[in-house]
Amino acid sequence: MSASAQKHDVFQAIADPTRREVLKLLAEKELPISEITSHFSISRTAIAKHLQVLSEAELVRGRKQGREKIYQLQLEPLKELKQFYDQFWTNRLSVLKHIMENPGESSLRVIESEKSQD
Amino acid sequence: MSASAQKHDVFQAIADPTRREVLKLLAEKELPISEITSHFSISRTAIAKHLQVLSEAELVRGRKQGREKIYQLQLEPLKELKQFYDQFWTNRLSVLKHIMENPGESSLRVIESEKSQD
DNA sequence: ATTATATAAAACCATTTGGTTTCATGTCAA
DNA sequence: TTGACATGAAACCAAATGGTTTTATATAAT
Repeated sequence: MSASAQKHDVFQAIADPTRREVLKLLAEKELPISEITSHFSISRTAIAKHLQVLSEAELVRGRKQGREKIYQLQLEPLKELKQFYDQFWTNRLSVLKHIMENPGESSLRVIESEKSQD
Repeated sequence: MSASAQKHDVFQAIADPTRREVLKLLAEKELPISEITSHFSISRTAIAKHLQVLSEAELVRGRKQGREKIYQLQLEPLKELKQFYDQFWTNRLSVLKHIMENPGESSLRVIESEKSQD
């Protein structure tokens, strides 16, 4: 169910630092474009475009209320990110190798918290 | 420690699907450029450039051996990805809200496996 | 009815990106 | 020492990206 090849996927969407910031903002609470803009030093139009990209990736959803458009964070697509991460940082050979080659690093903690997955 | 603002960070590096594929390949085992190239339909030069980007993001490391350059996956930077993910998908208000608004979804499992973090 | 607000849409622009092709260089094998 | 192989480097190109400014439209507020 779902998926489909939209023009912008999650990976591209979060590639831009401004976009990541916007997401952080929206994690606190939903906001209208103008208010989001006030947190940055670029034009409202630029922010609106970023929101479009995020929207295509379904990381945000915008509903129009009165004259303003309020954007809301959508967490769902972030799971794809986790999947990607897990593909590497789970009980894989690459991880074991990594540990062997990087003694005394904080890797183990990460693995501990990950291995209760599937 | 580490960090520093390199030209390419992890987020940008993994934004490209080809680059993600390359990482997957290298997760199996280290490979020379030519061999990596053989898995794609684009030129060797193009792949070499992708490897440069990945290298700048420190997601791979290349050592020269004889006439070939062998690339190896580096898992470390992927942690930044996890951090980003956790920022949203951890016991945050946004997550609770998400669950309320999306009943009967697989969200809970994700949270279960995440909450043993810090 | 008029004005101010909030966004939408379009045109434009410089830079970056993801490719290519071509030429140069180092290394292995015969 | 002469090819063949693996990569490096440079020049070039079209399309995408991240911005801008300008113009239009809908909704509030006075």
